[in-house]
Amino acid sequence: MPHSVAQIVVGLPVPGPFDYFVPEILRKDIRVGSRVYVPFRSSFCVGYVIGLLTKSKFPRLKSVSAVLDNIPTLDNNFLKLTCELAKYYACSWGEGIEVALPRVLRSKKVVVWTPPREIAPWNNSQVLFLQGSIQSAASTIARKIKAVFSAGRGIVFLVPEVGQINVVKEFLEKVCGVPVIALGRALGVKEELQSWLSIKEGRSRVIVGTRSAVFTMMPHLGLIVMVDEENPAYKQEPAPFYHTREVALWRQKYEQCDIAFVTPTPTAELWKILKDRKVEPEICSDNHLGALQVVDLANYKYQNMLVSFPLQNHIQETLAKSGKVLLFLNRRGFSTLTKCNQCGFVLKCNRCSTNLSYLYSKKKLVCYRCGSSSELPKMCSQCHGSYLRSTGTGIEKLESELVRIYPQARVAFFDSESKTFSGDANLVIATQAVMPFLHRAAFALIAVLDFDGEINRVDFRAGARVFSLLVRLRQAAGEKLVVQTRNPSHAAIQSAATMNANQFYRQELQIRRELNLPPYVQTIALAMRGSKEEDVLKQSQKLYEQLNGIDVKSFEVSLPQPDLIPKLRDKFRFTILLKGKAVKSILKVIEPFMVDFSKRKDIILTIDVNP
DNA sequence: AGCACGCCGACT
DNA sequence: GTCGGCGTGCTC
Repeated sequence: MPHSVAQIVVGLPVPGPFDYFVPEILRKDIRVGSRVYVPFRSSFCVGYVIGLLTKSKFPRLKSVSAVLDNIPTLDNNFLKLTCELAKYYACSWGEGIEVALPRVLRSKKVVVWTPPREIAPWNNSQVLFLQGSIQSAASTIARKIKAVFSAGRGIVFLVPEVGQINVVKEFLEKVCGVPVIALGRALGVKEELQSWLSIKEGRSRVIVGTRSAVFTMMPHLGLIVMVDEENPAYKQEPAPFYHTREVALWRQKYEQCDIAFVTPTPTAELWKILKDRKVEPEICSDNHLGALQVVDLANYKYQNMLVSFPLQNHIQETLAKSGKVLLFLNRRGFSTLTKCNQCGFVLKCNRCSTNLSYLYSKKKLVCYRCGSSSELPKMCSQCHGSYLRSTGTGIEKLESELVRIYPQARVAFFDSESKTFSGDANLVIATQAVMPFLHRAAFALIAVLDFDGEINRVDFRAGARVFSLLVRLRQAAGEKLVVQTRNPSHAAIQSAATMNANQFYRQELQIRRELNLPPYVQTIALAMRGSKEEDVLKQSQKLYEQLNGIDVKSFEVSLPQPDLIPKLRDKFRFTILLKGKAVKSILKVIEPFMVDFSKRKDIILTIDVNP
């Protein structure tokens, strides 16, 4: 009597798989890859069949309640991919499946679909690296896409941010001459199911989307395109913390399809992968490149201004020619703090270890970390004076400087809140949020005001990030990119000046190797959070002792460190960093301790692989 | 995760 | 004597 038992995993942090009895009437429908509805503990949930057996070693089996697909929805490659994802990112197989599945299919909704036509096999599995911006690589990508599309294969096109979806969608529709499906926005249940069916049944063969689109169930997948791989948005935020690049490369392996990375400045991690695989970059140079001009602030040390004299002159010239100017400032420069001018008391969020900012547009105090907002108090809670003032550490000073020097200029701001260019502004102050919109902006002059603030971060990826920033700003600048710094000899500036990416990555990888940093080692962050600071610290120290006490171990353990933001949403946070040769071997050794730790319900532990 | 079982403190 | 705290363990 075959197939009377199904091995099933569920989307919960439990190992599984669990054996279930398959009633006679369901046996003709159930397959490996079927979504099912099963009784689990005292209630019911959706499960995924990962194996079929004739008998089980468990004496008392519960029965499968229903099979939710007419044809198994999860194909073999999808199961292999999610299994690998789960092992690598330390979650259960079921959780791995659910992070990869569209929302509708994680529910008990019954899905009926018809399989697409079979087509001739096609075993291309090339890795391509188009080194250039998406604009400069457009014709090369278009050729590649046309070839894959006309061979009857499907295309998955990945972009880092939702804002980029529409322009890419239009591009793909022009190239392929068919409607293209956009994924990544939160769709309604009905719409999401329609899109899924259209792809799964082979009616739509071209899609564009953000990171989760890497899992798109595209039959006969021929090509994955990943644009701007260095964008941190490709790293999934809530657990499991997968990186889209990693998943895309696994997927390419299983589907035997082509993969193309399109970026002028990949991460050092991807650069090394491509070099190890002997992938030759295809250089797609931009026909346009702004001149790079470095202002060494050491020469203007008595000038206590955010805009140096040379930059003032460049701005003056540009405005005189009715050109537009973009001044680039990091988040820190934008942040404001609200304090009492009488006693110096600074208003802080009572849930986080951050200062509150005053948002002029909403006339509210906001915390950028937890998003809470409140009214500005009439008086100071410490001295009861009425001198609460909100001051920008950089932005307000900058604005007043600009208004004074260029009274005729029309100044505007662009940040993650505003996210739009106000029509006739010719002097725009912007954060990183402006990057995806830059190609449309046509600024003659772009200036990085605080380069040193960009590099002086604890993050070891700061150098690579800044190199990427400078290269992209040079490409976006109509005439000139000015960088103000006290480190004019910084490798990122030097390499951006000559546009020598080879040189930059060679140096960067050498530093990473010498300092024992990724990609030469792999890291795992064990992040712990809880309401009582001393408990979290005590438990994290205990975990440190345990991990450090393992006699034969293939990794280093750091002491628990308070996070950059030690308190967030009323939770205190500490992290232990593990560093070793291979993720899998580290996970194998630490697993029993993780299981032990997760029993403490007052402290939440999350495992972030390659943070 | 979510729920049941189980063994020690302050109460009608 | 009980109600209920949350530590521990399981989910086929």
